Amino acid sequence: MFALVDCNNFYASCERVFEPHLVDRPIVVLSNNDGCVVARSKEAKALGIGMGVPFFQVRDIAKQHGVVIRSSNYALYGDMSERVMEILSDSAPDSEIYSIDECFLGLKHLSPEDLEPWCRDLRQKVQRWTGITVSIGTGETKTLSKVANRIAKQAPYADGVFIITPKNLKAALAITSVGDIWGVGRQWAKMLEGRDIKSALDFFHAQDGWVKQRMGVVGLRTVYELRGTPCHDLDAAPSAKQTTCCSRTFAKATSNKDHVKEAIMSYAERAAEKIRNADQVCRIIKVSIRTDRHDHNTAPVYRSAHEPLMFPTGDSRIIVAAALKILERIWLDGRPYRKAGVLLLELSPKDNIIPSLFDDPSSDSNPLMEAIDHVNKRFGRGAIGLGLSKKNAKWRMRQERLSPRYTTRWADIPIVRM
DNA sequence: TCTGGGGTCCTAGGACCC
DNA sequence: TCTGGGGTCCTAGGACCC
Repeated sequence: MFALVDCNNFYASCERVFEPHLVDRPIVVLSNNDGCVVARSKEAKALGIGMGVPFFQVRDIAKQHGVVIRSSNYALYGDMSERVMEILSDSAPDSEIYSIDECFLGLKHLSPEDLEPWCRDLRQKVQRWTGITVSIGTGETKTLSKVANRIAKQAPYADGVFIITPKNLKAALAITSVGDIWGVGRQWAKMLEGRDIKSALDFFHAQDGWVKQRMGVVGLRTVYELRGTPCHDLDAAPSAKQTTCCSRTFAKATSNKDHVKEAIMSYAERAAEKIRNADQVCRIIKVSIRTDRHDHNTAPVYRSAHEPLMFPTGDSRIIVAAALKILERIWLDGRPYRKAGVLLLELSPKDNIIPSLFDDPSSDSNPLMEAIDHVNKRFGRGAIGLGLSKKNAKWRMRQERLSPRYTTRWADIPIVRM
């Protein structure tokens, strides 16, 4: 038996934990650059504010109804997530953290009749200890636990917990749209609906051969999972990343090469920091720059190139230098660039590096990088770095409504007055 | 004025090998 | 007249997830 625990309106809920006066008020959290809506409280959903819509399209509605707007505060959400996940993994024999706000649990230790009371207890515990409300769904496969979770969240009678049993399975699938199934995205939903496969139950009854032909083994696995045959195991120790990326949209388009250079430097440095944090090194660096996809007045430009390093490294200096070299190759003058990114590929564990004949022994820069990482951990990201980091540079993203980092920054810790 | 960021997996097709 | 069979590796593109 699998459970999926999902935090309700996670980012919006995190904002509320430290600002209780926001409870019952509509809240919207925006993506980087304050661009799109990425989280909504239930009051904001009720106003018809959609997920992922560009904020400017709902600005008027938001203003009219006094919606509270926040820039995304990943320092806060990441820390709150860790608190929730710790409780969850301590509560079940097996667990897999699936995303910042979701966790699968393996529940083979529970008998069918214990399932629901156990879930209700867990839900209460998380609520009490962190202030975050979760919904819990269970089923015989991960996909079914996802289906159950939706019902737990949406159906008033479920009150946050829903257990799929052999008895209620078909009813549960019948009230789930095919596009709401885990693993069925927009394209496939459209294709399936065109074939009159509209609910999860319709999909349950689809012909294996046809599914395989149209959707490959991925689609077939999803159907099997709906039927109760597990195809996805719990992955307790997710494997190391294969790629790591840092990319950002600029607050405003720029054709100023120095600005783009600065941006690339800081993204490369951030990406390098990420892989060092995972005890990894990279062998290939890719840099890309592009114009605004939404601006139809200028010709779209997307330029990218990659380059192998002489030997794998996690050293910011080498990675930044390589990234800047690639930028020189792809740069075209006079284009309004809006987004840039640095991608690190062919990651491998740092300890496994086999030094090549030509490695420079002095290239062992770990002590320096360790010192940098240490300082930044203690004094905050960006406290120390390469070159001149211009904190208020024009390319830097917009975050006009950022809440304090209540749990990760000394200066932002809430003050209690007695 | 204004539209995010970071990943994974699978497949098809081409180059190349014997 | 007429041109094999079997395999690997790499890449780009397309689907998906949050």
